[in-house]
Amino acid sequence: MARLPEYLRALHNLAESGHETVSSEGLSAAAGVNSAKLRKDLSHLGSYGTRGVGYDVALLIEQIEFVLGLTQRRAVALVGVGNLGHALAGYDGFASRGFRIAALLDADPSRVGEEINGLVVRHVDDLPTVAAEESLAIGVIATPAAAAQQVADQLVAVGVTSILNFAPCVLSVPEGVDVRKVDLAIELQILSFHEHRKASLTALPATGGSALTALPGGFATTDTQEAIGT
Amino acid sequence: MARLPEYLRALHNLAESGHETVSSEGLSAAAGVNSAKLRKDLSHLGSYGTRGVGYDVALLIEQIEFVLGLTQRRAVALVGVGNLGHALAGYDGFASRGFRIAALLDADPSRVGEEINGLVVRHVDDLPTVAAEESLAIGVIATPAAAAQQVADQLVAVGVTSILNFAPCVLSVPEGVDVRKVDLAIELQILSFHEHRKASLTALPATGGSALTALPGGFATTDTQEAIGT
DNA sequence: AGGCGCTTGTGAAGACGTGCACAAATCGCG
DNA sequence: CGCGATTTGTGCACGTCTTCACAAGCGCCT
Ligand SMILES: NC(=O)c1ccc[n+]([C@@H]2O[C@H](COP(=O)([O-])OP(=O)(O)OC[C@H]3O[C@@H](n4cnc5c(N)ncnc54)[C@H](O)[C@@H]3O)[C@@H](O)[C@H]2O)c1
Ligand SMILES: NC(=O)c1ccc[n+]([C@@H]2O[C@H](COP(=O)([O-])OP(=O)(O)OC[C@H]3O[C@@H](n4cnc5c(N)ncnc54)[C@H](O)[C@@H]3O)[C@@H](O)[C@H]2O)c1
Repeated sequence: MARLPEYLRALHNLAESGHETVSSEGLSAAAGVNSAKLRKDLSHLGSYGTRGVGYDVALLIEQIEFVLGLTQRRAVALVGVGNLGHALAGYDGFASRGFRIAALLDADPSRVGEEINGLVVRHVDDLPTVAAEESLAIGVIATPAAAAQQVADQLVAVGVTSILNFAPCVLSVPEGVDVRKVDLAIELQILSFHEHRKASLTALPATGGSALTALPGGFATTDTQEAIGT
Repeated sequence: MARLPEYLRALHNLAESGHETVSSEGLSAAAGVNSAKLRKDLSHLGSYGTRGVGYDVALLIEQIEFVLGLTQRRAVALVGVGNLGHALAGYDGFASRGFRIAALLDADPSRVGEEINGLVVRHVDDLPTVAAEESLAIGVIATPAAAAQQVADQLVAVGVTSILNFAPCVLSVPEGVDVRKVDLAIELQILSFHEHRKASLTALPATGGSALTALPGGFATTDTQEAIGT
């Protein structure tokens, strides 16, 4: 499930604050999900809690990390060291969550040789050499959309089977290669949609509402996080 | 639906390349989804295509932009001008997709006053003043996780009802406020999970496989993009 | 004008995810 | 040792999303 990483983060927080066991209720609150859902997820992965007590935090962390394949630290290749690439290269949140940036690559000759966070930017054509040095598990694409497909092909060619794509475009890859996309503009547009919906709901009941303004309204967006708290 | 922005991007690409009409088949390929799903989505929003021909690209763009509430350019406040915040502030992809970064805010006095992309960084405590100057629609949080909740509260206090959160933590907000989260580490962990699954699938059939290695495998991750093309 | 090919819109079936509610299990305490 | 409090694991029902398949509609060509 896609919620496992969320649980993992919550568990790490709990472990740091000294908890040894957690109830499904407590953990679900920390992760922002329904407690029944969490129990089903956890049971689904075969993990055992003890009834009347809860889950052993350390054991559960170990279990989830195993299922996520985080027992080995995976090597990440970052292609496109521009605006966004710089921020990613300097981010310490990857190292602390089981990943290691193994290489920075760019096509711009003026960027090659630059050192960021102790890593030297290499030319993207050196990718085969880099891949030979160590086994790359994941490729991150932070190039303009126009170059993304070509970079993806290069990554696949050297044996990368998982790609995280920041460029706003659809990549076509052979079967067996997984692609996940992060598009900030899409996130903003979804929020914009909610704004628009909220505005219509408060405005319409007063006015009659034109035919055009009468949008269905009953739309479902894959909610990342719904309203919680008071 | 959360797919509308994806359609919109594909439509803009098609419009630039001179197409006047698109079939559901063509558009679905460009957006990377099933054609039946696309037709249902489009019909769901009341938009009319003409049978035997397809959809009018310009009209459809207009329709979707209306539903998403992009007819008005929305003002975005970016809080936390650090590593990631810099990249976001310098990104031109927001402006071209209907958004306008209206303010850059940070708590660090040494950052206040800095100019990025023609915008001056202001102190986060000036938020009420900024909100008074122009109506903020969306707040983006790019601060460390420890500060995120406090910033969210400040944003809500000045009337922001949509928040995009980059900090790896769960925000608690009053009802009526929408929160979307982007967590890169989670994306990487999901890819890691797929790597692990793929590795198990190719290794297991040969060896007997220990009890621990026998993970269910039939997991479902909310697929951003599945394998397409040959 | 009529037929033919193409494309949309949608009904229905199936898969899937979600949440309730409760039985089974475990611990602590008298 | 037994009982109650507590918490897990799960059967079940419900709503949603997905996909197939096909009828209805439109334009074009003859
Ligand atoms: N900056 C942001 O905040 C932001 C936000 C969302 C999405 N994005 C997307 O991320 C991508 C990168 O954005 P950016 O702002 O960093 O752009 P950028 O122009 O600053 O950086 C792009 C980098 O990619 C390199 N590059 C170009 N072609 C290449 C190739 N074939 N192989 C290797 N490297 C190549 C360039 O030399 C450059 O260094 C874009 O697709 C953008 O739409 C950026
Ligand atoms: N850099 C990345 O690539 C990246 C990737 C994924 C997630 N993130 C997350 O994004 C967030 C920011 O990352 P970063 O690398 O830019 O960190 P950073 O430390 O470089 O920047 C954080 C900024 O927030 C400011 N800040 C701190 N407290 C504040 C407050 N109360 N109000 C306003 N501003 C405040 C700081 O002054 C600083 O400028 C973090 O939560 C991080 O986990 C970053």
